Amino acid sequence: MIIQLDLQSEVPIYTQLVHQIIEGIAGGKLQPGEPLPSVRSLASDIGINLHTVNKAYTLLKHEGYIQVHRQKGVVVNPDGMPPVTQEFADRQHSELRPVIAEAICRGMSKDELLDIVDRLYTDIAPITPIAPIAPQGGEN
Amino acid sequence: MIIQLDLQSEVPIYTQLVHQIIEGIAGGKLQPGEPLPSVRSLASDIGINLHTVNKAYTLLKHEGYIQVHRQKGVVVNPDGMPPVTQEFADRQHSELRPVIAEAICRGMSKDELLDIVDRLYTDIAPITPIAPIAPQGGEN
Amino acid sequence: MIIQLDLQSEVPIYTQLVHQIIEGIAGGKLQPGEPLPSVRSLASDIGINLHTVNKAYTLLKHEGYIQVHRQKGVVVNPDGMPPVTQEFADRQHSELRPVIAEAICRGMSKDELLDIVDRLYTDIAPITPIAPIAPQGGEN
Amino acid sequence: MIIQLDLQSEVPIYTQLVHQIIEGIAGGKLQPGEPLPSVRSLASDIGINLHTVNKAYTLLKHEGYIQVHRQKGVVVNPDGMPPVTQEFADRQHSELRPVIAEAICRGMSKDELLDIVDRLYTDIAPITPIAPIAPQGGEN
DNA sequence: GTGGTCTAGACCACA
DNA sequence: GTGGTCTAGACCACA
Repeated sequence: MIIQLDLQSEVPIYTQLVHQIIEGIAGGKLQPGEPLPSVRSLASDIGINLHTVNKAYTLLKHEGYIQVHRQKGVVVNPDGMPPVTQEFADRQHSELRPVIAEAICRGMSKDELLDIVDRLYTDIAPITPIAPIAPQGGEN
Repeated sequence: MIIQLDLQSEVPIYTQLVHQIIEGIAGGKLQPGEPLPSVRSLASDIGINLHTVNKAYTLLKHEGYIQVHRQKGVVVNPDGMPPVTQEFADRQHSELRPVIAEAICRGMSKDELLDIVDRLYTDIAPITPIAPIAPQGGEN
Repeated sequence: MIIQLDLQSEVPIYTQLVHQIIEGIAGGKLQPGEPLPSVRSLASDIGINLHTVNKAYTLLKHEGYIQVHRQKGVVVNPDGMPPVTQEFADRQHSELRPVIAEAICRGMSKDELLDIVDRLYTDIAPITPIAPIAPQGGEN
Repeated sequence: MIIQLDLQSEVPIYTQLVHQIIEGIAGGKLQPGEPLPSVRSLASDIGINLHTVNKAYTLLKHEGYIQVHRQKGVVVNPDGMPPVTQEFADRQHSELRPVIAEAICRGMSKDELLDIVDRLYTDIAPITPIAPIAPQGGEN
């Protein structure tokens, strides 16, 4: 998968990396169980520091998107993705509200906005999404 | 209008302030031409630093949401809101993409997501939005 | 509060720091809302790198023990401590099992072991412990 | 005895192996004098590296849990288990302290904690434990 | 002054 | 070779 970073962006590099990888998973370019490049190789490939990649991987690990095996390296979580928790829903709303409010101010109708979200959704995930793991100790 | 800040949030206070005011405008609680509290009074009201309010107002002015007059003070832009520019659309997409990608990974269907956006839109703007000013130069 | 580190230990410094601070809270030496030293001052005080302190603080923040305010610095979570979640209970058991198994092998009776735990509990928290926050969005 | 490893755990595999074997002894599933599989066969049985098993066995030998003979192979120490030395007690305390401190912070009462330890003890060793060998030199 | 981010470089445990 | 830990040092956003 190709990682596209904007080093001039206000968005921290490790955050961009996190976004790119999540988008890769959402789009099916990265399948559960699929290996990701090692911290060092990815860092040298995209020309950033090892610690920056590490920070991104650590975050993705904590959120349940990837697994880090001490020696085998990093893989997309083979047990599936984290589910929609209440915490996630809350965060999602607080991220969406400012974007929606701005759209409203600038005169974007609800239909226009929904259309944009619709198209972005399809653009990111042209195929059927991966089933998430059950919320708590499910049979998967 | 009541300003709600979360001082523990990772979102900078001035950004939260910007969001709150934009949401106030989007919801019709702040009408074009309506005066906003002075930098000083708002800062003391919500117990934050002058510079923080100043930074928020400066940003809102640059984006066209408010006008700052030497004597008359601060008002919601009476000429209407900034339009949907290409720049805004680009920024909006780059803000929406990570949110949507995460939703997809966690198994949220397009309909579920659209429903959330729909409900947030109505929650923020229960009334008809304000007409934006025409784009300065072309139909865009 | 006095921080005691063993730089020769196999336990990483940041882990020792985490343990020390949690023990300080458990013992009432660090009260909810009480400020902790800044990343930099603590690092220079105990003669370790700023990043090592940062890692400890970040961990404590994620687990809910402390809050990190961007400018005001670090405080023990004024809303109280994280509750006993299922995840915590599981981790606790997996940490206790090897310790208990070893004690059994070496001939320590259940009463002896319980006595040790009892005494350590009292040694760490001679006073009544702090009430934790309610599991999910409670009234606190 | 069945060995259960979690290859995703942060606990090193050799440590998990050590824990499993000690727990097997504590639970009476592995009796003093009883043979353990050879390094090679265990490694291939559970699909891990020879060196990893070797490291675990070496550690167990040094602590006195097992004996490794050139020809007879590996056996649970027929002379009994290592005793409760001062060194062991110290290590045990330093392992228990962080677990107990965390429990206290999260509002677990002493009785609740003792109950957990009690139940884990019985769960690990439903039968009477093996008598350890006498401490080598003094009543300790 | 405070934490956040990023880099460069080193050593170690693990497998 | 892999990730984990630690250091030293720098620049920046925030308040």
